[in-house]
Amino acid sequence: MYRSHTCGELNEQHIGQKVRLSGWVQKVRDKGFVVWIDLRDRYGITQLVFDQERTDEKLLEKARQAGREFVLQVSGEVIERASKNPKIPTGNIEVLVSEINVLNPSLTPPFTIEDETDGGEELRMKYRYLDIRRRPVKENLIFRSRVTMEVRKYLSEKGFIEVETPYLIKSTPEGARDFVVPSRMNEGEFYALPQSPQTFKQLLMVGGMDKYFQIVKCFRDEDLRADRQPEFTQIDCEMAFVEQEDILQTFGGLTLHLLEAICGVKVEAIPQMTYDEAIRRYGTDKPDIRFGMEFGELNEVARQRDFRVFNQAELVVGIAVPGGNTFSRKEIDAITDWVKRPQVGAKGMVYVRCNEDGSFKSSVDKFYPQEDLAKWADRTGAQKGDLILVLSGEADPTRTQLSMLRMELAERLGLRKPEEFAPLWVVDFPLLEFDAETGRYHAMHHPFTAPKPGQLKMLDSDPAAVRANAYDLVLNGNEIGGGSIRIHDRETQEIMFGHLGFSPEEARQQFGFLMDAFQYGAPPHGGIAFGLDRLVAILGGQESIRDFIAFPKNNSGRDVMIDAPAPISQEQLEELHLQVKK
RNA sequence: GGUCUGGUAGUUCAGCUGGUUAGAAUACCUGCCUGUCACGCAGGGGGUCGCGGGUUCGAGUCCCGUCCAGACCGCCA
Repeated sequence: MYRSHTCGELNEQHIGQKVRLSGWVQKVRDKGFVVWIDLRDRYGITQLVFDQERTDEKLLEKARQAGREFVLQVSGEVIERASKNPKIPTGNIEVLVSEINVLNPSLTPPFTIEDETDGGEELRMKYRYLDIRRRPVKENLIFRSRVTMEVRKYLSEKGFIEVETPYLIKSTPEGARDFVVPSRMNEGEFYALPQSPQTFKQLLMVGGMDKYFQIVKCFRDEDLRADRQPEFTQIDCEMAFVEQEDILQTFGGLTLHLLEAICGVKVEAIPQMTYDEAIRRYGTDKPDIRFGMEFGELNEVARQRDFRVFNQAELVVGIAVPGGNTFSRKEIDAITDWVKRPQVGAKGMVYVRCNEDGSFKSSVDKFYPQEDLAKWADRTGAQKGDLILVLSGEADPTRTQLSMLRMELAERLGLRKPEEFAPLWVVDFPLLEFDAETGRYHAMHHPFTAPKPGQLKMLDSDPAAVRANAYDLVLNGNEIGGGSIRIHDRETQEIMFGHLGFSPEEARQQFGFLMDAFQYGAPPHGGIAFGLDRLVAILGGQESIRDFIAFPKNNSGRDVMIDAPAPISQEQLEELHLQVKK
């Protein structure tokens, strides 16, 4: 028996008991007459004690020689501490050791295994197995497990079946680049790893599975970002015989359940907002509605004077920064510089100070009298003491820029409180999106998304105006899930592919299996997929998704621990009928 | 594919307009210490300044190239 208890559970009630513990050496404190060892495992830390009076000389010497991260097994008696440590749950007791067994020594670890480590990102990734011993990383993985457990519990109770779909599938040119796997048995042919199990879950609906979910890895061979991994996990869901409202109810319910069960936050209901409204009020399709600062459009009240910048702009739009009048001129200049950075891309910024006496002081006083500025304040909802910031230009980019500014200021003002949660359904997304590069429309969600009833004909006349039965679930300004009601008949699917620039042959070759299936009694269906990595990070109130993945990849898609990817042998290449270009 | 930032002790970093023997903290090792828990005190070891080339009497420092890492843009239906 390696242990009778864990290192996190002993307390006053165990005093006098003989116990056996196993764990890692967090710290040896050698005070000469007495030696303490902090022994750590997944559950906590227990202090071991050895001293000249009560401990055998040989045993004391052995304790002195234990180094950081040695794996020890000890037996001894739980005793009350002479001086207690209120900071840890086991702080009232210690174990007077009578037997020590070094199960495995350790090299000195390259960084400290503590809550606040001295190790940099790269080093921690290279020795991720040591990083995982640290409490913050460990807690994150445990947190993730709790979330997936709750998801499985909730969906299972609602009658969902978890079905595994294949990882070796077929490459399709739509969307992201595929990771590709050469087939040894089929010369010159390749599998692709799924970007999502989309078509399979639809086929499960045709197969009558009715309510499906899967917690599943998905793969995309695109360049990475801090919050983007080449392999990531989705909670993939699909239901048959449902309308959009059924899906929103079911998975809104899942979200509310997670918020309560995991975060202890009770949210009554999830509001809905159309895509158009989200863009108009917040400049983005994933607004953070935990705080206000809604957009006020100023076209009618800002384009009647001699200020050419506004007069020539397609859109003049502003936000009121609560309490922003306290910003110094220097701070406002810094904000102006911020919006002019290439990442934001605004040309300039106009500000209006709303003074406590009801007067206004703006950077465009030369052009606008007080009564004009009062109208701006009215449109943006600015109160006395606020600061109105105004951007202008082409409508879409200007909204995006102001949205970025809104988020940045909210961050600076501490309005994005991590313990607060505000979910939101954004609905009625456009079906298609114009791609200026190819001069073509492509599916905003994916090509299997159904247009709003009765709008199929509009694809010919006004494709950009067609709305889809597509929806996103937004949490605190992050898209955590998205889905749609699907097309379930062959004819509509063929029309869609046609509008997306597929020839009938291409459509048949790539998705013939799906359109065939639609001819055999496909039920109406729809679904949603949640990005689990991000969802877990947000529920945990943290920014980085990497900290919630046990073994993440770095910026260049490398696993620096196992050093992958790596070349393969000539023999392997030949078996796969491959040749690597030098 | 592009832009920017960084690479100096095991680790995290400092090192100014080029100038003698490259520092700090922490980690590590040795000794001391009668209740520590970020223990304390004294001492010690530890460096191809990412790599290659150039400028210079002299390069951690300036220039060019290259590799690696990070952030962002493109990309991510």
